[in-house]
Amino acid sequence: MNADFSKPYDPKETESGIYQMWLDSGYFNPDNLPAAKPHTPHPKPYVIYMPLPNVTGTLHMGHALDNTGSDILIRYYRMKGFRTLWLPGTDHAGIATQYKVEKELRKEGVSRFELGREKFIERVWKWKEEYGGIIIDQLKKLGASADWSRLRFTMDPDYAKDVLQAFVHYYKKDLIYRGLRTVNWCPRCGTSLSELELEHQEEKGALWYIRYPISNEGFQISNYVVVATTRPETMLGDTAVAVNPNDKRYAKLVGKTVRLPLADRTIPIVADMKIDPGFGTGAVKVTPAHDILDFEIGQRHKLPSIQIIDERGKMNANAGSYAGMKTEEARKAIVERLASEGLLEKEEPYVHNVTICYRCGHVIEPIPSMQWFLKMDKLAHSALKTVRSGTVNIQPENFQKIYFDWLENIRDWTISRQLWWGHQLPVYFCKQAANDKFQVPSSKNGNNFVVASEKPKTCPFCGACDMEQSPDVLDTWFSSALWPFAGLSESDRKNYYPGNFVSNARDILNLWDARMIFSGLEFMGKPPFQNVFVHGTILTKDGKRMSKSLGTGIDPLKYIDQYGADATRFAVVWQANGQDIRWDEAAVMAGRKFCNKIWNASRFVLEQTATSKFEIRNSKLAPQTEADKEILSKLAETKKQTEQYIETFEFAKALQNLYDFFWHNFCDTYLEESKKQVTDEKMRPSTQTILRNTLIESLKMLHPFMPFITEAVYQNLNEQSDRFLMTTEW
RNA sequence: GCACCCUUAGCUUAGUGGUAAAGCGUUACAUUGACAUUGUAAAGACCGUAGGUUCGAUCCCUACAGGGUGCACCA
Repeated sequence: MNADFSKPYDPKETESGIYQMWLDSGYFNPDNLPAAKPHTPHPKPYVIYMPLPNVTGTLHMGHALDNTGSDILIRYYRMKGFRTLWLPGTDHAGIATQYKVEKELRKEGVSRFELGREKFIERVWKWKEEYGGIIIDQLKKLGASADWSRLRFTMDPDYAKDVLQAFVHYYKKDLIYRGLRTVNWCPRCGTSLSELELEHQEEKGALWYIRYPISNEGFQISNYVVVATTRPETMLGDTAVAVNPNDKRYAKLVGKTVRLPLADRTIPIVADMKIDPGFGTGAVKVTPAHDILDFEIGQRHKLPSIQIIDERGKMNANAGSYAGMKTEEARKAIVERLASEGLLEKEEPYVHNVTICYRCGHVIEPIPSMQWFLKMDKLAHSALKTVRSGTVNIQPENFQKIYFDWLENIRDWTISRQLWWGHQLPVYFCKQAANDKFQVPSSKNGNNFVVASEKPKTCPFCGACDMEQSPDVLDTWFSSALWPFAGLSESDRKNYYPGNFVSNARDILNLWDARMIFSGLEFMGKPPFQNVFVHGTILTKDGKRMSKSLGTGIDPLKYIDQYGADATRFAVVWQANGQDIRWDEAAVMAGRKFCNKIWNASRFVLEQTATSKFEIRNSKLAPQTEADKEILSKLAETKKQTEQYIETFEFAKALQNLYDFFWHNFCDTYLEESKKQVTDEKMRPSTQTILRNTLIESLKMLHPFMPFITEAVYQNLNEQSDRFLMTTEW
């Protein structure tokens, strides 16, 4: 492969050819790397598990940042002689993918229910085959040197087997249970969500003050408790009024009862520490069925739970005359009714946060639902311990606090989802006793289901029926939490687990990193990596979040296409210090200019040291002038600094330092000086040697950051020892 | 509401207990000699505001303002 030095550097002409050459070499696969180089008699592995991109995804700036950082490390350690594995994969991304295919169906005027589960899943697979590889191709364009021969998908048969086994394992250890709980429910997606899948949005609403008559004191106008609420429609499901035990205003009322307006029921007044006496009237209506906090209060006080809203977000039969209404309609009707009965004390405008689904943006409706939970206390404890002890290191350090906060206050993880696309639970129900599947909690002893990684041949309950698998699927994060080992074959686990490093944005620190850590500890006995690196978020130049829907997104592929992958990588790394990055396009231009500088300097060195004038093999580094000495000492210093910066993940510093060395010390100073030196017969050979040596060393150091151009130049230098710069000894 | 982070040249950001760097931009000059995707030089910052510690603070402490993030949601 020969690049044309007579023209300015053209990444388009070069990059795809170079990448193909690397692919053909097979060196992305560590098993193909030369087994024992002289400097590493027993090469150690260096492993990174790629943060799984969603199959629905296309490359965005966040990926570019994650993966450029990982590729720098992988390429660096590969040149250092390590057996480097960068394990790539894609995530089936339950909700995201299902939502996407459903949208496609909607355009055709079909719903997934009309299609049926089996056909729908077929359709998703088809979609995956067609579009699921896009992001992989895009990562290749970026120059990612991952081992594509090991590419995994989280729904691959082997992977799925591990996922189901993990479920069975937890269940046998009594860490998984099934229960009827008030959970966060998205009426549009039709599924439960975990607390980490929620977002909050400010909304202008109202606070209604409602009078609840104290039941045993007759219905006189002064004898009532006033509760404040933003959701009056849920009062039909109230089963108590709660006050703070230290609140003197209500001390005498605790233990008494009130008559619940609009519903012919009497409910108790209970005392609970969670109630803030300073808010509203200090008295709160308690609706265990439709509020997570109220559910917990209900548990503490053994209150019944009355569901009045169904999974589509409509009032159900328990709501009496309001049944069938949407919650907003019911709210309006109920407020009007209360007002007409003189039970509405006042209404004030109020801005509060509503909880929305992180995927579709629909308002979350907490409803009681039969779900599966993973007990978190022990697992969280192990994940805490491994970071506290320094076995796993989270950088920058202040993110440790976020990690600790979450794990210390953790709730059990709702792992079941009412979706079709995903790993179906390895739970099999007896058909005879299956009527209670969604409504009645089953204890482990008196249950009507079996947890097993394969369907039992005969039903252990009735001995006759063909057992029916639970329709629920697992939370996607349950399966991606297993990625560091489920992505590896049995034999690979011996060589390539645990890994060394993971890099991602802060939003998945708990969602994913924490869960990979405790899963690794649970199933492999060791955490999956030593270093978690949380990088900044790339924002627009004026500090706004990048988002497709807002039109503020910036496509890294646009830059790769226009200015080359190296220039794009340069820009990403150049700006990536610990803080969030206000993306400045000028950095890409700077990267492109730097590429050109490398290109032209290389041409110069090549011309100066063409074999007709110069025999490299016979020359030794023999500095003769001050300039010679200075460039060689600066080179040695730069090399040391580069190693240090890369190994501490300070990529921006490493690159800036290299940039400064190459441009100013090498090009501006030494190259200019060398022009004079080569005119002197005595100095020519040593000058040529130093030129060539410094260039090659620079190319090596720059290679992890800008792999394409450095490899292209190296190929033109016709070095003899290694075929590729990529595998040249550092 | 609680916690954490940020605020440095026109823009995007480094950085240090002794008044500050880089990229882009600007200005002047040079140069077709690897590279005009160039070189040399210059201008440009009271380092968010107000206090405090210190011989001395942009860097440490406190408060405030603006921006951001995490957690909790207050019903």
